[in-house]
Amino acid sequence: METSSEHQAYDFAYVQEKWLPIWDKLEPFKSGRADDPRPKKYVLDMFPYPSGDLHMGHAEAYALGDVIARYWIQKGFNVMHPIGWDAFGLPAENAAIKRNEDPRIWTYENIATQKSSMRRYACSFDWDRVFNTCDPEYYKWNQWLFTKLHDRGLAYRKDSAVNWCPGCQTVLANEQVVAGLCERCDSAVTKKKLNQWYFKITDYADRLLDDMEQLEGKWPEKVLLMQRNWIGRSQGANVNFVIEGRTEPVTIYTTRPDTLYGATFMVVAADSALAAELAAGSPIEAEFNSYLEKIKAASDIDRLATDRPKSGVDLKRFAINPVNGEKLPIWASDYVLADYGTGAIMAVPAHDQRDLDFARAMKLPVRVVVETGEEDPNETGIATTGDGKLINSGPLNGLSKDEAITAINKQLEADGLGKSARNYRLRDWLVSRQRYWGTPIPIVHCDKCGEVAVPDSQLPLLLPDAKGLDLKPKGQSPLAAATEWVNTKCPKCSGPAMRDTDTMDTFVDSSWYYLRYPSSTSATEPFNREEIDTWLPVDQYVGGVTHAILHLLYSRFFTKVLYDMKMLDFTEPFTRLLNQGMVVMDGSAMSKSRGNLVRLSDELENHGVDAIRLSMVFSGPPEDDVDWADVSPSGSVKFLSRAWRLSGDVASAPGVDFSKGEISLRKATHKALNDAGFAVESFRFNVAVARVMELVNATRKAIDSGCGPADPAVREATEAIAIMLSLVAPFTAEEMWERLGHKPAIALAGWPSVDPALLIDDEVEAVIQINGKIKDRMNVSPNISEADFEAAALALPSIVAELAGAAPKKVITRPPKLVNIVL
RNA sequence: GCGGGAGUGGUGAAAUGGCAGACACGCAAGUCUUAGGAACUUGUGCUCCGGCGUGCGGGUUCAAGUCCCGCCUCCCGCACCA
Repeated sequence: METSSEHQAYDFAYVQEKWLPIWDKLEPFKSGRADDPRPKKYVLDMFPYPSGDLHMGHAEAYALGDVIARYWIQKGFNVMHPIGWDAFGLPAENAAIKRNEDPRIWTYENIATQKSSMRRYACSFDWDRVFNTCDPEYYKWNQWLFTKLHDRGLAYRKDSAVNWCPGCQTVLANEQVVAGLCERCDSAVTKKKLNQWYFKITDYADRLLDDMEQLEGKWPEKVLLMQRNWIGRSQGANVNFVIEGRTEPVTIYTTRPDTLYGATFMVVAADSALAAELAAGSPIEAEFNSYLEKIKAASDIDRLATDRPKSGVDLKRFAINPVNGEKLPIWASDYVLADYGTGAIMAVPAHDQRDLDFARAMKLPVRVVVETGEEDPNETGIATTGDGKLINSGPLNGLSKDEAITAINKQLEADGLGKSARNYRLRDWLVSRQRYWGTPIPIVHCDKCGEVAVPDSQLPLLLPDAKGLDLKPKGQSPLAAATEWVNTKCPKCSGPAMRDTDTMDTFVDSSWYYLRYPSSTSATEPFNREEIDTWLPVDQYVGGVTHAILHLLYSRFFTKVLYDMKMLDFTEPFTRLLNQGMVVMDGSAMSKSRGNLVRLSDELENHGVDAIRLSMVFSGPPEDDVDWADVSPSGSVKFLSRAWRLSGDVASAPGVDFSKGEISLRKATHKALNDAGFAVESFRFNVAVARVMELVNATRKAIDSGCGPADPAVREATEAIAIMLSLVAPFTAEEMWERLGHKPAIALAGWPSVDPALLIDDEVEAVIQINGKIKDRMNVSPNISEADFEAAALALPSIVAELAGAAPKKVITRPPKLVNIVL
């Protein structure tokens, strides 16, 4: 057999083939051995969807996650770094339809492909913990959790106008509608009235907001902000308006109860039940109906168009303003949303731009009630929303906005006409889907007993065989055609009953998967409490920002529900979060149609695993996109081979006493270890790599033209390089480690401890400034006193000459780095 | 429209308020080579060689890429949320 020393040049393909089987045997990344004394850490990468082989995006994400996991392993932690597959979902189903086969085949084939690619990519995964969400052993617990949510009233059905994707022929959650388009297929989303399953995430709105305090500084600020905006809490008041000819008053929601006296009309959402009721039997009913038809036909995209003219129908009905008895005309319009607040508003055109636009379009009166010092909205067409003094407002006159809000809320409450209220932008999570490849909803519909949850003993409720079912999207779940499966007995009364035919949104699967890894094979519970208590919450989560709302919000929700069920004792699942950027090509996302697709397998073939990983990590900060057109994988190969060559040049024996080594290289080594460690901990991986490169350069110089290859400092430096490189380039590092006379696996070698004495320089170059401009430099001791430092600076000939006898006004000294002489 | 982020060499990027451009890519010259898409060395912001330089204009400070105010441009999120 050929040994590595016979290789004169760095041969990445040979090295890759050599080490993989050895690592398989050593299993350096097995976590959770009973006798493991190391402190624990849970590092988690978002699990992949098995849509074909791994691509460049995976290569980046998993390279970054691996740096973190391997760093903490080197730092002496027992790191659990698991992986699995998010395997239910539409792509598999669409592929199955195209190929006319069971989605299971496509899915499990792709999982096998990705698995073998991941092994080759040498991530530090613990392979004993793998599971796929489409395994019955997993989705059994989806169903179990669904029934628990159902018991608690957190899973419920309701009729509602839902987001409908005409392409996928299924409903979508609010979070899956991106700018009016389906997140999956980009079809324009329309509305459809349907009876669907929801999770009551709105019950948790306040906690989802308030608990973010725990995440401050640990999650990207951007993600926290997006979640805050998505939940969109607003503080205001509900006010009751009596409607002429209607017994029940109508409640409206407003954030500006202080402007109540400025209301000049009322608007109800055109697609609300109230609007239909108010229009019924009146002369304008036909006009109203045709208006309703028109807005129903409009897709979300049309609604998104900015400065779209306001439209509406005068219902010829009147509401009475509770504070002054004024008669306000009631209009129906689509600029008021049926499912926010109460679906009805009081319009205060002077102080709300939308109301003003509507008032001007419909020639309705505008009355200023807050004097803001700005121009009259009647003239300018610009509503004044700022603070000011209340006018035309009876008892509120003279108050400021905040004072008026307090006063009017108090008054309304005392009179029984209203009270302060909160509203949220967040809607309940629509979880049912009319598609095949997902978790069947474990509910049986019985004429006698109603909705009955499938009992635990009957779980998992297996997805019926795809054979014989037409999976083509048609607006109804394909499961409905599996008559033998659908027709069942009621678990309660044993009478004839029908199964629910919808499947769950796949985001249900990913909302709790991180809890499953510590006990991934348990057949008796979704997760083991003892294991959860040891490993959770996740110390470090790594994944794309695309999940800023969807997956991360849902996971936080699930965690809180499980906390309330006393199954967990923490309320936030992910302690720290890192969002990596995307891999793009020539400035835009890679796609086949664009013709800028870079195949990961080609890149790995041409440059090797380590060079691709290194290129991903070194290209810039992890949050930024990597433009593959800008990176140089061949540059990475070159660097790795330079590092590799050092290991062949070291002429001292393993175990040599480093303390006898040449001091300046020793200092460079310890500084590199210190700085690279700090950089990794602050997610500046590119900087960490730069520090290693510097050390490689310094070591090369030491060998060629310095202390020579036999000096212990050269071995110390090269070993440090190998260990630091092991985070990014595991194959090269392992090969170096062997050539240095050590046994595998370098992944467990341990981060060398940094000697603080070696971090102090003998001499530092200080800059001398006059009025902030650099005039000279001098070498000083790092612990020079302020007085000596100033004296030395003022004694420099160039400074003496420059000053020409003038007395400095002030001298700022920052020993040992800088003196600034102010004249 | 609202909210947020970012603008630094030819390129990717560094820089606890304290030497702007670390580390690379690219490019150029050289050494060694039969050869080089190898290795090594050197150079590489601009410059009229005094300086000038971090999108533009102001400000705070002994000192600003960094902090504050106002613009411009680009990117992201939300989008009639009353």
